[in-house]
Amino acid sequence: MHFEFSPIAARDDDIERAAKALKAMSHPLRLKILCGLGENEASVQDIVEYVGTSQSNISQHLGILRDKDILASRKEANRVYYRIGDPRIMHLISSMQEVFCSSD
Amino acid sequence: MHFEFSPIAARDDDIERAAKALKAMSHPLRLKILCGLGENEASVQDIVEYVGTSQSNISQHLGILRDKDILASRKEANRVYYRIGDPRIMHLISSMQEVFCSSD
DNA sequence: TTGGAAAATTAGAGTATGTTAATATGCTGT
DNA sequence: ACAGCATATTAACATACTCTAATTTTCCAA
Repeated sequence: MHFEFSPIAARDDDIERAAKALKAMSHPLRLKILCGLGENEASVQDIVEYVGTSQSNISQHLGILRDKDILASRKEANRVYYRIGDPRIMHLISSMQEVFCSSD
Repeated sequence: MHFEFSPIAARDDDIERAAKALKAMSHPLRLKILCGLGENEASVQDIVEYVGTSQSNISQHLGILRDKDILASRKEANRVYYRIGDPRIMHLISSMQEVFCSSD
Protein backbone atom coordinates (compact mmCIF):
# COMPACT_ATOMS: atom_id res chain seq x y z
CA MET A 1 0.00 0.00 0.00
CA HIS A 2 2.04 2.89 -1.32
CA PHE A 3 -0.16 5.83 -0.44
CA GLU A 4 -1.11 7.69 2.67
CA PHE A 5 -4.44 7.01 4.25
CA SER A 6 -6.11 9.21 6.79
CA PRO A 7 -4.87 12.70 6.14
CA ILE A 8 -8.26 13.55 7.58
CA ALA A 9 -8.46 10.44 9.62
CA ALA A 10 -11.05 9.88 12.25
CA ARG A 11 -11.68 7.35 14.92
CA ASP A 12 -14.37 4.83 14.21
CA ASP A 13 -16.61 6.17 16.98
CA ASP A 14 -16.39 9.63 15.51
CA ILE A 15 -17.32 8.16 12.16
CA GLU A 16 -20.28 6.37 13.68
CA ARG A 17 -21.52 9.45 15.49
CA ALA A 18 -21.11 11.61 12.44
CA ALA A 19 -22.83 9.10 10.18
CA LYS A 20 -25.80 8.91 12.51
CA ALA A 21 -26.14 12.66 12.68
CA LEU A 22 -25.81 13.01 8.93
CA LYS A 23 -28.37 10.32 8.39
CA ALA A 24 -30.82 12.13 10.61
CA MET A 25 -30.25 15.35 8.68
CA SER A 26 -30.27 13.82 5.22
CA HIS A 27 -34.01 13.79 4.67
CA PRO A 28 -35.34 16.71 2.61
CA LEU A 29 -38.05 17.63 5.08
CA ARG A 30 -35.75 17.36 8.07
CA LEU A 31 -33.06 19.39 6.36
CA LYS A 32 -35.63 22.01 5.44
CA ILE A 33 -36.71 22.20 9.05
CA LEU A 34 -33.12 22.66 10.18
CA CYS A 35 -32.29 25.29 7.59
CA GLY A 36 -35.57 27.07 8.27
CA LEU A 37 -34.96 27.16 11.98
CA GLY A 38 -31.43 28.45 11.93
CA GLU A 39 -30.81 30.21 15.21
CA ASN A 40 -34.50 30.67 15.96
CA GLU A 41 -37.15 28.52 17.48
CA ALA A 42 -40.56 27.65 16.14
CA SER A 43 -43.66 25.81 17.23
CA VAL A 44 -44.75 22.60 15.58
CA GLN A 45 -47.55 24.43 13.88
CA ASP A 46 -45.20 27.03 12.47
CA ILE A 47 -43.04 24.26 11.10
CA VAL A 48 -46.01 22.44 9.63
CA GLU A 49 -46.96 25.57 7.71
CA TYR A 50 -43.41 26.32 6.66
CA VAL A 51 -42.63 22.85 5.41
CA GLY A 52 -46.03 22.05 4.05
CA THR A 53 -46.96 18.55 5.07
CA SER A 54 -49.19 16.94 7.67
CA GLN A 55 -48.91 17.55 11.40
CA SER A 56 -48.34 13.85 12.00
CA ASN A 57 -45.53 13.68 9.50
CA ILE A 58 -43.79 16.73 10.93
CA SER A 59 -44.15 15.44 14.44
CA GLN A 60 -42.48 12.20 13.47
CA HIS A 61 -39.61 13.97 11.76
CA LEU A 62 -39.19 16.27 14.75
CA GLY A 63 -39.12 13.20 16.97
CA ILE A 64 -36.27 11.75 14.96
CA LEU A 65 -34.27 14.96 15.21
CA ARG A 66 -35.02 15.24 18.91
CA ASP A 67 -34.02 11.64 19.60
CA LYS A 68 -30.68 12.23 17.93
CA ASP A 69 -30.16 15.40 20.02
CA ILE A 70 -30.13 17.54 16.95
CA LEU A 71 -33.17 19.49 18.09
CA ALA A 72 -34.11 20.58 21.59
CA SER A 73 -37.65 21.33 22.58
CA ARG A 74 -39.40 23.54 25.06
CA LYS A 75 -43.02 23.42 26.09
CA GLU A 76 -44.96 26.62 26.54
CA ALA A 77 -48.61 26.30 27.40
CA ASN A 78 -50.24 24.42 24.61
CA ARG A 79 -47.34 24.49 22.26
CA VAL A 80 -43.95 22.94 21.83
CA TYR A 81 -41.11 25.00 20.47
CA TYR A 82 -38.15 23.45 18.72
CA ARG A 83 -34.68 24.82 18.16
CA ILE A 84 -31.30 23.55 17.08
CA GLY A 85 -29.81 22.37 20.33
CA ASP A 86 -26.17 21.90 19.55
CA PRO A 87 -24.01 24.78 18.33
CA ARG A 88 -21.83 22.30 16.49
CA ILE A 89 -24.83 21.19 14.47
CA MET A 90 -25.57 24.82 13.76
CA HIS A 91 -22.04 25.19 12.47
CA LEU A 92 -22.41 22.15 10.28
CA ILE A 93 -25.61 23.47 8.78
CA SER A 94 -23.89 26.74 7.95
CA SER A 95 -21.14 24.84 6.21
CA MET A 96 -23.66 22.90 4.21
CA GLN A 97 -25.31 26.09 3.15
CA GLU A 98 -21.97 27.42 1.95
CA VAL A 99 -21.47 24.25 -0.04
CA PHE A 100 -24.92 23.75 -1.48
CA CYS A 101 -26.65 27.11 -1.62
CA SER A 102 -25.95 29.35 -4.54
CA SER A 103 -27.06 32.45 -2.67
CA ASP A 104 -23.98 34.65 -2.29
CA MET B 1 -46.69 33.37 12.72
CA HIS B 2 -44.76 35.76 14.87
CA PHE B 3 -41.21 34.58 14.31
CA GLU B 4 -38.68 34.76 11.52
CA PHE B 5 -38.19 31.74 9.36
CA SER B 6 -35.26 31.20 7.06
CA PRO B 7 -32.39 33.11 8.58
CA ILE B 8 -30.41 30.43 6.83
CA ALA B 9 -33.02 29.87 4.23
CA ALA B 10 -32.42 27.82 1.18
CA ARG B 11 -34.24 27.10 -2.01
CA ASP B 12 -35.97 23.79 -2.23
CA ASP B 13 -33.65 22.56 -4.99
CA ASP B 14 -30.66 23.33 -2.84
CA ILE B 15 -32.27 21.42 -0.02
CA GLU B 16 -32.91 18.46 -2.29
CA ARG B 17 -29.39 18.41 -3.63
CA ALA B 18 -27.90 18.74 -0.19
CA ALA B 19 -30.12 16.03 1.26
CA LYS B 20 -29.11 13.63 -1.50
CA ALA B 21 -25.44 14.29 -0.98
CA LEU B 22 -25.76 13.96 2.79
CA LYS B 23 -27.65 10.74 2.41
CA ALA B 24 -24.90 9.32 0.24
CA MET B 25 -22.32 10.31 2.83
CA SER B 26 -24.29 9.21 5.87
CA HIS B 27 -23.34 5.56 5.83
CA PRO B 28 -20.51 4.61 8.20
CA LEU B 29 -18.49 2.76 5.59
CA ARG B 30 -18.94 5.45 3.01
CA LEU B 31 -18.05 8.18 5.46
CA LYS B 32 -14.99 6.23 6.48
CA ILE B 33 -13.95 5.96 2.86
CA LEU B 34 -14.36 9.70 2.40
CA CYS B 35 -12.50 10.63 5.56
CA GLY B 36 -9.78 8.12 4.77
CA LEU B 37 -9.30 9.44 1.27
CA GLY B 38 -9.10 13.10 2.10
CA GLU B 39 -7.11 14.77 -0.65
CA ASN B 40 -5.51 11.54 -1.83
CA GLU B 41 -6.56 8.80 -4.11
CA ALA B 42 -6.63 5.08 -3.49
CA SER B 43 -7.33 1.89 -5.37
CA VAL B 44 -10.31 -0.26 -4.57
CA GLN B 45 -8.05 -2.82 -2.97
CA ASP B 46 -6.46 -0.23 -0.74
CA ILE B 47 -9.90 0.87 0.34
CA VAL B 48 -11.02 -2.69 0.98
CA GLU B 49 -8.08 -3.19 3.32
CA TYR B 50 -8.52 0.14 5.01
CA VAL B 51 -12.22 -0.21 5.63
CA GLY B 52 -12.24 -3.91 6.27
CA THR B 53 -15.12 -5.47 4.42
CA SER B 54 -15.63 -7.45 1.24
CA GLN B 55 -14.57 -6.29 -2.20
CA SER B 56 -18.12 -6.55 -3.43
CA ASN B 57 -19.44 -4.44 -0.61
CA ILE B 58 -16.83 -1.73 -1.13
CA SER B 59 -17.43 -1.72 -4.84
CA GLN B 60 -21.12 -1.12 -4.27
CA HIS B 61 -20.50 1.71 -1.86
CA LEU B 62 -17.98 3.26 -4.23
CA GLY B 63 -20.57 2.99 -6.97
CA ILE B 64 -23.06 4.92 -4.88
CA LEU B 65 -20.56 7.68 -4.18
CA ARG B 66 -19.53 7.77 -7.83
CA ASP B 67 -23.12 7.95 -9.07
CA LYS B 68 -23.74 10.94 -6.84
CA ASP B 69 -20.59 12.63 -8.15
CA ILE B 70 -19.01 12.59 -4.74
CA LEU B 71 -16.15 10.43 -5.92
CA ALA B 72 -14.32 10.49 -9.22
CA SER B 73 -12.44 7.50 -10.58
CA ARG B 74 -9.47 6.89 -12.80
CA LYS B 75 -8.40 3.61 -14.34
CA GLU B 76 -4.76 2.65 -14.42
CA ALA B 77 -3.90 -0.72 -15.81
CA ASN B 78 -5.67 -3.28 -13.75
CA ARG B 79 -6.76 -0.94 -11.01
CA VAL B 80 -9.25 1.80 -10.44
CA TYR B 81 -8.32 4.75 -8.30
CA TYR B 82 -10.89 6.82 -6.48
CA ARG B 83 -10.66 10.34 -5.14
CA ILE B 84 -12.99 13.01 -3.86
CA GLY B 85 -14.04 14.76 -7.01
CA ASP B 86 -15.65 17.94 -5.80
CA PRO B 87 -13.70 20.47 -3.73
CA ARG B 88 -16.96 21.55 -2.11
CA ILE B 89 -17.46 18.03 -0.82
CA MET B 90 -13.90 18.10 0.48
CA HIS B 91 -14.74 21.28 2.32
CA LEU B 92 -17.85 19.75 3.80
CA ILE B 93 -15.92 16.75 5.04
CA SER B 94 -13.44 19.03 6.74
CA SER B 95 -16.29 20.81 8.45
CA MET B 96 -17.72 17.53 9.63
CA GLN B 97 -14.37 16.58 11.05
CA GLU B 98 -14.24 19.83 12.98
CA VAL B 99 -17.67 19.12 14.35
CA PHE B 100 -17.40 15.44 15.13
CA CYS B 101 -13.75 14.61 15.69
CA SER B 102 -12.27 15.23 19.07
CA SER B 103 -8.72 15.34 17.73
CA ASP B 104 -7.42 18.85 18.41
C1' DT C 1 -4.71 -17.08 -26.10
C1' DT C 2 -5.02 -18.54 -21.66
C1' DG C 3 -4.67 -17.79 -16.48
C1' DG C 4 -5.32 -14.90 -12.97
C1' DA C 5 -5.78 -10.55 -10.43
C1' DA C 6 -8.89 -6.42 -9.86
C1' DA C 7 -13.21 -4.51 -10.05
C1' DA C 8 -18.16 -4.48 -11.16
C1' DT C 9 -22.64 -6.49 -11.44
C1' DT C 10 -26.62 -9.32 -10.16
C1' DA C 11 -29.95 -11.62 -7.34
C1' DG C 12 -32.05 -12.49 -3.09
C1' DA C 13 -33.24 -12.01 1.69
C1' DG C 14 -33.56 -9.26 5.69
C1' DT C 15 -34.03 -4.78 7.70
C1' DA C 16 -35.00 -0.02 7.95
C1' DT C 17 -37.48 4.22 6.40
C1' DG C 18 -41.27 7.10 5.13
C1' DT C 19 -46.11 8.07 4.39
C1' DT C 20 -50.90 8.12 5.55
C1' DA C 21 -54.77 7.71 8.45
C1' DA C 22 -56.63 7.06 12.70
C1' DT C 23 -56.30 7.62 17.54
C1' DA C 24 -54.45 9.21 21.86
C1' DT C 25 -52.46 12.54 25.11
C1' DG C 26 -51.94 16.99 27.22
C1' DC C 27 -53.01 21.64 28.14
C1' DT C 28 -56.23 25.79 28.47
C1' DG C 29 -60.15 28.33 29.25
C1' DT C 30 -64.67 28.29 30.88
C1' DA D 1 -65.43 18.52 34.44
C1' DC D 2 -65.81 19.60 29.50
C1' DA D 3 -64.73 21.33 24.76
C1' DG D 4 -61.27 22.17 21.74
C1' DC D 5 -56.73 23.04 20.04
C1' DA D 6 -51.78 21.42 19.74
C1' DT D 7 -48.85 17.66 19.63
C1' DA D 8 -47.59 12.80 19.90
C1' DT D 9 -48.23 7.97 19.01
C1' DT D 10 -49.59 3.80 16.60
C1' DA D 11 -50.48 0.64 12.85
C1' DA D 12 -50.13 -0.67 8.27
C1' DC D 13 -48.35 -0.59 3.99
C1' DA D 14 -45.00 0.60 0.34
C1' DT D 15 -40.52 1.65 -0.81
C1' DA D 16 -35.64 1.88 -0.33
C1' DC D 17 -31.16 0.11 1.76
C1' DT D 18 -27.62 -3.12 2.85
C1' DC D 19 -25.42 -7.25 3.04
C1' DT D 20 -23.83 -11.84 1.25
C1' DA D 21 -22.72 -14.92 -2.24
C1' DA D 22 -22.17 -15.99 -6.83
C1' DT D 23 -21.00 -14.52 -11.33
C1' DT D 24 -19.12 -11.49 -14.88
C1' DT D 25 -16.21 -8.20 -16.96
C1' DT D 26 -11.72 -6.11 -17.77
C1' DC D 27 -7.08 -5.98 -18.11
C1' DC D 28 -2.34 -7.59 -17.94
C1' DA D 29 1.46 -11.09 -18.37
C1' DA D 30 3.35 -15.16 -19.79
